[in-house]
Parts: sequence; C-alpha cells; structure tokens
Amino acid sequence: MRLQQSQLKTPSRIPSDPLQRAWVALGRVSQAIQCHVESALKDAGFPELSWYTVLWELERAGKPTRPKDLAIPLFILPYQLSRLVDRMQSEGLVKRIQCEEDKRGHMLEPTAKGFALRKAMWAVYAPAMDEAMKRIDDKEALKLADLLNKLGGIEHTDCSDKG
Amino acid sequence: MRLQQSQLKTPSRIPSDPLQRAWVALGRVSQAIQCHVESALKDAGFPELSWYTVLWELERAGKPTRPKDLAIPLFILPYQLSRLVDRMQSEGLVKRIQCEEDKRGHMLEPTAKGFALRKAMWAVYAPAMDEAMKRIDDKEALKLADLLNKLGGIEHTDCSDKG
DNA sequence: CTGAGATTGTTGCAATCGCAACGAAACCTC
DNA sequence: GAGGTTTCGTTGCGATTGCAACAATCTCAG
Repeated sequence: MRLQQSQLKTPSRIPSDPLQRAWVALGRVSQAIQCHVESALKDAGFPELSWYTVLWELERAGKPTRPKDLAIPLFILPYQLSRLVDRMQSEGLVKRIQCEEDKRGHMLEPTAKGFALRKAMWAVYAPAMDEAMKRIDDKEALKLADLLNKLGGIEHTDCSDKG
Repeated sequence: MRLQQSQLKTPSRIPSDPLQRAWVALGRVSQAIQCHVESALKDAGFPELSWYTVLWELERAGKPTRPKDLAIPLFILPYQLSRLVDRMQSEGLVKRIQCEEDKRGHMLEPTAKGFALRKAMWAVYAPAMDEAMKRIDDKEALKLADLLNKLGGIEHTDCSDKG
C-alpha cells in the first residue's frame, strides 16, 4: 500500500522541477475532474462515486464477495468499507450473507435495487466522465494512462474498467 | 469551478475506452501518491498537506492575504478554509489581521511558527514527493504535466510551484 | 489438542466534513 | 440615501471520517 521510503543511498532528494510540475498538476486536475463527476451525481440525486464503485466491483465479480477481496482493489481501508456497506445495506442496495467457510466474515452481494441503482448512476456517470475528459483525444488519453500507470508502478495491461 | 454539462448536440456520450483507462488511472494513481505523502507527513508528526499548502501560499504571496484570494488557487470552499484557519490559528501558525478596506473580512498572515513549520514540513514533503514520483523521469514528468494541464484546461505556463 | 499469534471485520469516540442558513459589510440602482 | 442584491466569511448541525481498541475466528507449531 504505502511506497517505500528512500534509503541511505538517497539523502533527502528534492524533486526536480518537472516532477514538481507533474505533482501539482496531478493534484489539481484529479481533484477538479473528480469533483465534476461527483457534482453531476449529486445533482442527479445519486449517492457518491464510492457507492457506484462498490456496486460495480460486486457486479463485476459476478458472485458473492468478501469485504477483504473488495478492499484491496478499491484501495480502501477495512473500516471504511465496513461503514460504507452499513449505509448501503440500510438503503437496501447490498446484502451481507453468512459465510460458511469463515465464520468471522460474510459475503457481499448487490440486491436488485443495487443493480438498478448502479445502472441508473452510469447514465449520469458516463456523460459526466466524458465531459470532464473531453479536452484530450483518445491518443492523448492512452499516453496519459500509460504515464500514470508507470508512475503508479502498474504495468500496461488490457483489463478494462468499462461499465 | 464546475465544468459545463453537455448540450443538446451531445446526447449522453459514453467515454471511449482510452478515456476510461485514463480516468481509472488518474483516480488510482493520484490517490496512491497523495496517500504516500500524507503518510510520510503524519509519520513525522506533522499536520496534513493542506496546512502546508496554506502556509506556502501565504508565504508565496509575501503579504497579508484575504481568504477569498487563497480559496480560489487552493481550489477549496470558503467554509473549509474558514475552519482550516481556525485550527491553524489555534496552533499559533497564522494570524487573522483586521482588514481596513473591507470590514467584512480580514487578512491572513503566517506567524514565525508558521514559517518554521512550513520549512520543517518541506524537509519531509520533498523527499516523499520525490520517492512517490521516482518511477518516471523528467522528460516523462513534463509530458505528464502537459497532458494533465490540457485535460484540466490549463495552458502551459512557466509558473512553478517549487518550495 | 492447546495456546500464541494472525486475520477479518466492527465499533466508540473525537475530529472533521458538507450543507444550508446566517450576519455583516459592500455595492449598486434609482 | 434607501432598499435590494451580492460578496465575504462564519456557524449549527447532522453525517462521515480516522484511529485505536475490540471480539471473534482461523492458523499452526509443538
């Protein structure tokens, strides 16, 4: 989760100007874009993006899934997920199913209402994402994704996240 | 602040696969990197990055500054800044100075303690940023910054944000 | 089998957040 | 200069968050 701190060999390096530029741009732009999509969802009366992501991840798994198996890909802490599921469950969007193999935990499964909500949210989410990203073309988007994935230490793969 | 919603001509476009890839990468990577730096600061016993940013912006201005003039570049809501300043003031890091020209507001100014803290934080912040971004080289960083700024609708300028 | 230790998930509490409402001063129009 | 509107900044309140502590179960060496 957390990247490693520099070792003896690298005594407190100051980031180069290009790195600082990239850092600043990354912070500002990701915030702006994220905010744009969140606002679109909220304006449409939908819950926040994390709800969508949980529903989508469950749907994508195609079978009841343990919280711990969700937490890692979602890059979210266990207690955060626990409470997120609390709220979603109280809205009738997911179910907690007794888990036989491991009685500590349980399986998560979206309800019909959960499926429906995810689909409805996508109808707002997709255009909002498209609108937020329209300033770059497909070629630039691929280049951007590659650079970001390299930055994040993720090799170029073909797993797509489309809904 | 909020980007414009699509018009009649563009009926609910679905983002292309490259755009979706870029979107996903942007979310994941910016979160990971941000998290890495925040952890480094916390582990060193320092407050969160937003405190640094406020102090830095004030220092960069070089003169007492109105909250509203800070809120825009910081991309933060007025009430968020108001409470952030409350906390920072109660730690003796900034002062609110009576503003003569406009009696609704006030000026913000870092204290000596504020200056010192920002400098101390940079000693942790800089290496953490460098560590988090070391997977890309300067050339890639510039390309990344350009793409991000284009995505965010910011033209390439020479204003640097280095501390 | 047994007890130490790791894993899974939840919860009490205090801190922080978003929202909407607010007070006060500035601005603007007639 | 009176009255309506806008801007600046704050605040009450309920929802959400992070942290550390926790219970329950699983794992596994001896």
